[in-house]
Parts: sequence; structure tokens; C-alpha cells
Amino acid sequence: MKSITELISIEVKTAFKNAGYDEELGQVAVSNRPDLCEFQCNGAMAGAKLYHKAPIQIATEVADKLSGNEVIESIEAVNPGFLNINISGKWLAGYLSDMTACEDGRLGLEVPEHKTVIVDYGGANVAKPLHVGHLRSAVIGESIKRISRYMGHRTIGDVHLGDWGLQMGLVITELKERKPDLPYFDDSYEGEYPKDAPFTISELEEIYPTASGKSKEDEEYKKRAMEATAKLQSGVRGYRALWNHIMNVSKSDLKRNYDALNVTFDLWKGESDVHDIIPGMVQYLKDGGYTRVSDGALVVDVKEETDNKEMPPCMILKSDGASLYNTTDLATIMERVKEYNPDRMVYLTDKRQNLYFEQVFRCARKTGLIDKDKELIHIGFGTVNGKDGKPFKTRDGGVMRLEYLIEDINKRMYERITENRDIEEDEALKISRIVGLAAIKYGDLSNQAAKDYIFDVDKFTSSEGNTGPYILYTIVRIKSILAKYVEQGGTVPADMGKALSFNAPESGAEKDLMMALTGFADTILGAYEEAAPHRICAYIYALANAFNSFYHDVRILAETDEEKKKGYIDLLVLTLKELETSINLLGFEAPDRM
RNA sequence: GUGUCUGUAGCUCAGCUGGAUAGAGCAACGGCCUUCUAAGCCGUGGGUCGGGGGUUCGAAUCCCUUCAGGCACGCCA
Repeated sequence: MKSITELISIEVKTAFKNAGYDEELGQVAVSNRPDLCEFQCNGAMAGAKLYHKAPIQIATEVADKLSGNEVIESIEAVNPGFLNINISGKWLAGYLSDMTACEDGRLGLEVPEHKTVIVDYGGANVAKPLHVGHLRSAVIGESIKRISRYMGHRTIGDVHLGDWGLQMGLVITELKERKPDLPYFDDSYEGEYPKDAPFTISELEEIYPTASGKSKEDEEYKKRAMEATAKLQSGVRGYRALWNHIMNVSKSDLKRNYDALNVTFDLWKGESDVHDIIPGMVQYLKDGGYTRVSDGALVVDVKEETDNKEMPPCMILKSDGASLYNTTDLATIMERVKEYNPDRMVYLTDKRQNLYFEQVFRCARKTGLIDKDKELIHIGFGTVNGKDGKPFKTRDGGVMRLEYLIEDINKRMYERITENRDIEEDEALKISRIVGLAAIKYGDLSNQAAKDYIFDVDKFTSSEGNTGPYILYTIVRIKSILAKYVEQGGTVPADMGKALSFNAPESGAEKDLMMALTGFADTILGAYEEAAPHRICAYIYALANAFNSFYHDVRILAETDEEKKKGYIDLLVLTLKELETSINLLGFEAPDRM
């Protein structure tokens, strides 16, 4: 189904053509002066030069051609050559009705050419707790994944764990230090290894920083850690068994944390998964003549002629022959192409890795690991800052764990809920968790990803302004009215797919709401194409505003004209549907009351 | 040094492919609940869009330059 601006453009384009001008000049956009009109067309000004005519003259001629049009209620040529358009309320009601009739509740969103999309997000490392830095990757990635899936694409989310390399060697080394008698360290041991891990998650979380600290001060310790890493990677039985324990303990803890964020992955792959295919890939790169040796390291040049900037080569192997981050990322691309043949791959990491990903992407394309027509997108996001504008820290300056951040929000949310009101403890807690998650996620997603933002608990948990709680409050309001309507014997359409009936608007607030509702499909499409969830936030904020004004202006349930009332209810149903679909795409949900 | 991102109201942020008087929210001030959730709605004040050039009928948006800040620039991830 065509968007509303497309449909109006068709009318205006025809008018341009009938008046003897290029029809492309008739492109219409939503007005940026809502006080003057609903839609505008600026084509007359662009055409002035082409036809050596005053723009106002062109605009007037076009406007004349549109009098009596059934879509366009009024059109006015205004100096210097704007075309101010208002649309027919009846036609608008029909447009909304068509939206609701779309299959699968897509509300006008076209089903695009089917694609496969992989979203690589989360950025978690094994044996390390999630901290504030992991929030954005998880939250933005989850939303991008959901948007892509909603579009109709086969979409796969991969957490892509950091589960290989020195960090694992460090943990193993420190374990050996503490519990040298474990069978995993006995090379002559041939029996079955114990089923249970010889450590808990809290031990594990404490072991890594300890080991990391020691290796920085103690050269000898670091050497042992590197040896342990090599032994693990070469497949020593006991080390692999221990690694499995670390993986299991760590993964179940990570899952618990991601669950709390309403973030789920289809794949729990990691760097270790491509270990075995690295030698083959390196050989392929060498055979293809893409590589050269530079200072003992194997590299691929990725500088292009059009570059006016420095572009260091992409390193494939270190001078000691070991693989590195680049190697596993390239191998992962190779493996994903083989396994899923994705049309689009989206990576979410902080923006400091911009150059790095540019190198890797160029290398992958140049060497044919992935076809040139496939999209490789890196979303580099900014940091989460405290109120002082500096990266978020705990009070004593340490790294803030994600769990604690969530606790803080939930606590503040709980305070707000229980302020000036009697509510059951259980319910208050439940609601504070749901609304708290929305507060965090909306606070993050409503900002452009590339920018740093300030994590402000008071602002995020407030229901005033562009916040998660405000959106949820609006949803709850609608739900409440619909519930009351049902109580009074009315029936509410269960879901979309069958056309609802809308009446031509009678008030400004009603028409504003109807106008706001028409933008859904365009918004989702834009958010998908640009991998930009904040566009959805901006949209639903405007929609919620429009609804709340409407709510204030119009007594819905008190309406005595049954047909009118039914039209209101359908308007509510559609608004609710758009809001709920949208927050689902953002990765959170609304309670029934708050 | 090279590159890159950012700079919009006191604060936090929008501003889609250049369009009319640059928008929200917070904070300040003033209204609106015996009626569908006031966690809401309505209004008032507040801006040389970092500075300077240029392109254009028209620039927060495109180009150049300059200032300020962040970040990245091969053997970490």
C-alpha cells in the first residue's frame, strides 16, 4: 500500500503534468508549517528556472487543476511559490481504513523483497560481567533485529561472544594457581572430567580481573597465560574441558542478564567457532595474492585510489603467526556467507572501532569473502555518560555493572509508583520492572546511536516529555478506555486485518491524531533502512502527544451518537496497535495499568 | 600530524532527501480534575543553529575555512 504522501503526490504530479510541467515537480511532503497546511509541495519553485516563469504563476496554474479533487480538499498557491495543501477528512478516514485492512497487521507497510539479515550485537565477553558499556550494543542491536524481522526479512541475531584468546588463558592460569590439583591440569589424566564446574559465576567474575591485573605486573605470569592460551587453542584435552565449564557457567549467567533486558539471541556463536577455519581462510587469502608480509605480519592492503586519508592495511596474522581480532571477524564473515548467505550484516560496537570495521569490510569485499553487493554496516555508538558528561562510573569510580544500573532505575521507578498512592507491594514491584525497562531502553534508543548521551535516572523515569513511561502511560490510558467500553457491552476488534471504519474528523485534535497515524509504515521503513530505532521513538512520541490532546478534547465513552463512538473506538484501537507494535520493535512492553 | 565524529534555548535532545516564523521536554511562570488514569492537557517567556566566507530564489542542512571538544590512527578487542 502506498504511503499517504505518495498518494497525494500522485494527484499533484498529475496536476503538474496537466498544466504542462514536469510531473516530478509534484512531489509532496508533510508540511513543516502545520499552522498553514497539512502537506506542502515546493515544486513550483524548483520549476521556475526550468520554465522561465515566476514560481507563483506555476503554483497557481497547478492549484487550479486541482479544484474539485476528491483527495485534496483545499490547495492554495502562496508566495513565493508554495503549494499549501489540506486533505479531505473523508478521504483520510478511508486511508486509515485501508491501513487496518492490510494483512498481518502491517498497517500499510509493504512486504519487501525477502532478504537475510544478520545482526551481530551484545559484545559480551566470557567470564566478564556485563557493564554499562554493553547496554547500548544490546539495546540498539535488539531493536534493529526486531525491526528487520518485522519488515519480513529472515533475521538472525548473534551475540558473538569473546570466548577465545588471552582472556581465556588468563582465567585458566589463575585457576591453576589456586587449584593446581584439579584433574584438568594433569596431563597424564585419562578419565572422565567432573560434570560440575569447579567454580561459581561469582568466583569467575573475580578471577578474571585478578588474573588480568597480575599479568600486567608479572611478566612471568603473563607468559604462562599465553602458554595456557596456546594449549587451549591447540586442543589440549583438560584445557578444553575447563574451557567448556567456563563457557557454560558464563553463558547461563549472561542469558539471565540478557533476559532481564528482554534481549534474546538466535545464535550464541563466538570467536572460538571459527578457530578451525582460520588456517584455510589464511591460505585462501594467500593463494588469491591478496596478502603481503609487512614487518613480519601478514596484511592485506585496503587503501583505495579515491582515499584522501590514511588507510592502514588490514592485519591478518601477527608477526608471531597468531591470529587476532581481524582474523576471527573475517573468518566469521566467511562462515556466515557459507551458512546463511546474508544480504545484510549489521555490527554494533562502540564508535571507536569505526576505522577498524572499515578495514575489515574493505578486506572482506576486496578478497571476495563476501560479494560486493551485500551490505556490511557498522553502527558505532557513543558512550553512556553520567550527569557530569563523563563516562558512567560508580560512586567510587569503578565500572558500573549493568545489573546495578537496572536496579537503580527499578528502584526509582518503584518510588515514583508508590508515591501518593496505595498499591499492592507485588504489583508495584512488577510494574516498576516493566516500566523501568522501558525507561532505560527508551532513554537509550531515543538518542541517535552515534552520539554520546547522558544517563539521567530522573529524566528517564519521568513520565513528562519524550520518555518511555510517557509512552507507556498513553498506552495504558487507551487500554483502560477500551476495557471500560467492553464492560459497557461494546466489542473491540481483536486485531488488524479487517477494515475498521473511521468517520471524517470533526475536530482539529481528531484530524491531527488521524494524520499522525498515517506515518507508521514510512517510519518503520526509514528506521529499517537507516538502522535507526530513534526514528520510531520520535514517531510514537508525536503520536502519543496527538492522542493525549485528542483524549483531552473528546469525551469518548460519553458520546451518544453510536456510530461516532464506534469511530472513536476504532481510532483508539489503531493508535494502540501502532504504539504497541512500535514499543515491541524497540524491545519493551506495556503493563495493563500503571 | 592525518582522519573522523560532535557543537542548535540555562539544561537534555529533535530537525527526513536544503524550503516559509529553527522544534520538543525539563527548569521558570500561569491556567485546567464532582465526568474515560492529572504519570495528563493548555498557555507565557527564553535562540546571531560555535565563528567567518561561499553555492542557491531559499542553508541548522551542501562546499571551503576557522575555533572548541571527543575518538581513532598495524601486531589489544
